Amino acid sequence: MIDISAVAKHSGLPASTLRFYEEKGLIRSVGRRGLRRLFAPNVLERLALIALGRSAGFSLDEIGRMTGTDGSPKIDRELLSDKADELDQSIRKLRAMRDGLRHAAVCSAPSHLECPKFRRLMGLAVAGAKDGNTKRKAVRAKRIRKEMPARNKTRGLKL
Amino acid sequence: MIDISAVAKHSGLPASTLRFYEEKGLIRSVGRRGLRRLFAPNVLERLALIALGRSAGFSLDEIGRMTGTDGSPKIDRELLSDKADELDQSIRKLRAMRDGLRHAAVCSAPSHLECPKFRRLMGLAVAGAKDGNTKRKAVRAKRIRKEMPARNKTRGLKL
DNA sequence: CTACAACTTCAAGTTCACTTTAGGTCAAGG
DNA sequence: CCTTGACCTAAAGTGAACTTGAAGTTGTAG
Repeated sequence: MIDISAVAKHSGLPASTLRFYEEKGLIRSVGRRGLRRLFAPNVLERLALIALGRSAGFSLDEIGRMTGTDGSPKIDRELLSDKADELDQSIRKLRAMRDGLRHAAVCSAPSHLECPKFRRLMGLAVAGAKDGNTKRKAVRAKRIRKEMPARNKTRGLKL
Repeated sequence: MIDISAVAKHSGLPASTLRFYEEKGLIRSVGRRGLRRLFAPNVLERLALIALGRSAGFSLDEIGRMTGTDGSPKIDRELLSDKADELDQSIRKLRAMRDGLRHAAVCSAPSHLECPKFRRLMGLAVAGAKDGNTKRKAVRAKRIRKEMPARNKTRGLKL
């Protein structure tokens, strides 16, 4: 039984976020000492699971749906492999983007849009968004505390 | 010189988004016929570039900073490789997540949190968020029009 | 026992990336 | 010439994920 500040300390998350997560049903406090929440130590694992899901692009709601309040992924197996497939797509696009950036960092074409290599990389990345609208993906750089939020949503380009 | 509806049609983006992008300085219309915007056909390439950036997790502001209004990545090379490195991190995490999901889809441990394989995968994904707060990443599933937005931000778990 | 730092709740505020709405303009077809 | 539908602008609204603020409570160090 640890209190919110200990959870905050160990997880790196501000207490406000922990309260927010509890309100959303993502974590649970197992009791109170006075007004103060008490958490079971395993909340840290649950938070790690949440962080993992978030970092893979799941929304808090999706994570909530996928994992019981208890903490165990009680997930629909089909949903799981669908998500895995989506991640595969995402990984492909990320790789194309990464290669594109690495190339852009060394290639000195007047406009990268005219560089055939860049264009090919771009095409690669866009492929997969083909036909339907699809996935989205994001990376945020480190901020020294006081970071600002960021958002994303991608409509697939029909191109 | 194509009008906004043609751009919308070819890009798959709603006109409102195109106006919004123009307002943000991400694209430019090259003139007007009456009130109506006219775009150069190459705006489609620019939109593809924007889509690519978004799908790799850059915010519109970052994309704006990275690419001139003209359309050519006029980017600081150091920033570029930093971003590429971040993408590498992201890819690693995505892969771990994907493997975790694939495993979870077949493994029938009572709780995945108790499955050593899952825990190892989880550890992998969390590693890299180590030490500092770090990146963020996201994937969105296809929606049949009327899709709802989704957002992400990940504070690294200190674990 | 009292002060007070640390917790609590609830409401409102913030950012991002758009979308929606209200009210107006105008080029083209009949 | 007149209607009309596609376009325009400006402002407000939306959803996700938090954060901040105000005002109240309380475990604990002194």
